[in-house]
Amino acid sequence: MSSVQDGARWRRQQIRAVKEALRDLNIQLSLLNRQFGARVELKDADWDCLDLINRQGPLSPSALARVAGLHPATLTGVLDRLQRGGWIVRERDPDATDRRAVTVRARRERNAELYRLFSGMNAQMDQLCEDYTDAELELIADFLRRTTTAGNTATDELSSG
Amino acid sequence: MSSVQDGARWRRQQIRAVKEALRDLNIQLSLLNRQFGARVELKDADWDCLDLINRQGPLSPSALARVAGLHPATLTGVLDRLQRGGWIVRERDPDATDRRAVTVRARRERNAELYRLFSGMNAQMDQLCEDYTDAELELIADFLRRTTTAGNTATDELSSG
DNA sequence: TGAGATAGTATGATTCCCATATAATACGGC
DNA sequence: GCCGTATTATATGGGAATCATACTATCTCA
Repeated sequence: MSSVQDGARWRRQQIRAVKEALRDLNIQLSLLNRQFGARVELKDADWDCLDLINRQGPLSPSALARVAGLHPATLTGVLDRLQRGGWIVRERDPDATDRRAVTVRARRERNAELYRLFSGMNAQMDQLCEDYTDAELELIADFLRRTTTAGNTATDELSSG
Repeated sequence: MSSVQDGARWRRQQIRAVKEALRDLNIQLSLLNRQFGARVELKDADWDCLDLINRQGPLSPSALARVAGLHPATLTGVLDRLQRGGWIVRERDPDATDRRAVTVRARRERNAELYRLFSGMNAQMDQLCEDYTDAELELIADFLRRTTTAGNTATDELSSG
């Protein structure tokens, strides 16, 4: 009886530990992002947008503004800077269904410069992963993906609610 | 022989999957942070600093500037805004060894407002954690903590190197 | 005691953010 | 097909943020 309660208590602590660790990781990755951005003369929001463009593929400024949580006019400035720095191109597809539409595309040939920034963190993650079995890595990757989904939902709730 | 190679290949893919998931999570949490900040009228950097003050305990402006990667003068502006908003207090310890020193302390009585913002994400994480055993949760928390340490090291390397 | 380092903040030029306005295009009802 | 409205991307201007520099007060150490 007491052991059952102890078990429940232990479990709550475990869940709490996971959430705290996640929050600490969140802060640390934010700081790491800022250092990344500083290395290529990009503001926080600029860096976020470049990352989104790189990973979510070519997309329109309005869609990017929505997902990044930025004012459309602010995003124009962000894109101006990214384009001036040669990180992206704005394309106007001639045979697009909507002739107002602009497509923002990352210049892949410059991605090597970005990956170089990641190399330190990358090497450390490789080493860290060595300590886990295949099954454990799969478990971790799945947890991370599900957490991302949860974060996405929470973000939407906050931005719309 | 071939199966050994396949196993190694599979493993590389697993590691890659973990890193990609982590990167996606990084972006998503950045966006979530921006929404949090927007809800309490705080800029990205302001929110980061408030979070650091809350979690790393009372600390000096210079230490905060270092860890947050901000210019000292910029941090003065950040602290001004946080203080004006009533989120922190600047204290001048009378019997401190260094009389120049200022201590920045979070006003804990306002933390409830912050936790309310987290409630959505918090509830989702609770639910997500239900799918894991105690041992799995421990594994995950440990992985997250070690990743935070790795991020910390990578941040230091970038900011000093 | 004095030279130099350090903590925190003020100052001013530059840059950024964002509410609003504008131009071009799309869409829905009639 | 035509007109009112919505939407996309960007320009404009006023207010705010950023950061190099300077400044004051204090500490350290010789």
